[in-house]
Amino acid sequence: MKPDINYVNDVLAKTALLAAPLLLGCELIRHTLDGDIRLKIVETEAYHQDDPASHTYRGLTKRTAPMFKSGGHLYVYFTYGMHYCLNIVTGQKGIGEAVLLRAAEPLEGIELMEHNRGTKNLHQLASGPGKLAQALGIFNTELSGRKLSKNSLQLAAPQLTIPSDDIIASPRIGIRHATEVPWRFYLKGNEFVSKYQKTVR
DNA sequence: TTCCCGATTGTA
DNA sequence: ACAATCGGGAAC
Repeated sequence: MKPDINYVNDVLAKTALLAAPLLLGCELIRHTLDGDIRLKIVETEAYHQDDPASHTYRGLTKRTAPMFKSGGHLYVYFTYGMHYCLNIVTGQKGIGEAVLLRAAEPLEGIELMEHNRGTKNLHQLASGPGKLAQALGIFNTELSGRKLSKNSLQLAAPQLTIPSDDIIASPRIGIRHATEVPWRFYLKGNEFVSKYQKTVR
């Protein structure tokens, strides 16, 4: 059964905490000159402005301004001196929250993603936030602050409804604060979910 | 203007 | 277990 056509808009209007599990199963589509890239989101994390682990915890800055935009905008940040991470902003304008896309299952444009990633290992193409952005060909913060669109990145509703039993909530990865709250969501048993990282110093 | 460190990844 | 690598942002 095909989900409602307004699924995506409805999800993006919600708070990050509510939207994060609902983005699982949604498809990311990027049109490039060499063809389309399409992936299914399998792992997400929610960040909001009263959250010590969030970039917006200490208020609006030039970098995090996109997170304060309305749902449907993009937030891309650069981290560890070498990786880009892609977020989808949710909720209303003025509230700094977003959903980090942590992992996705390659569906289309595999060769393009292999080229972007420099590996042919299917399970390594987008099984982590840095990898996911790289697979999509995101090598700078150009998309940060832009809206989802055909020219940037598109988001489509799940092909099939995701049973709520298939969604697992767990602590977020790689953060130092608020390590206990289960705001990471992933599809149970999915092979393209990121490998759990070791403890943070 | 300095300095610490991160919503990570790949390699040893 | 650890290096790579650099910009954001708090502190000085």
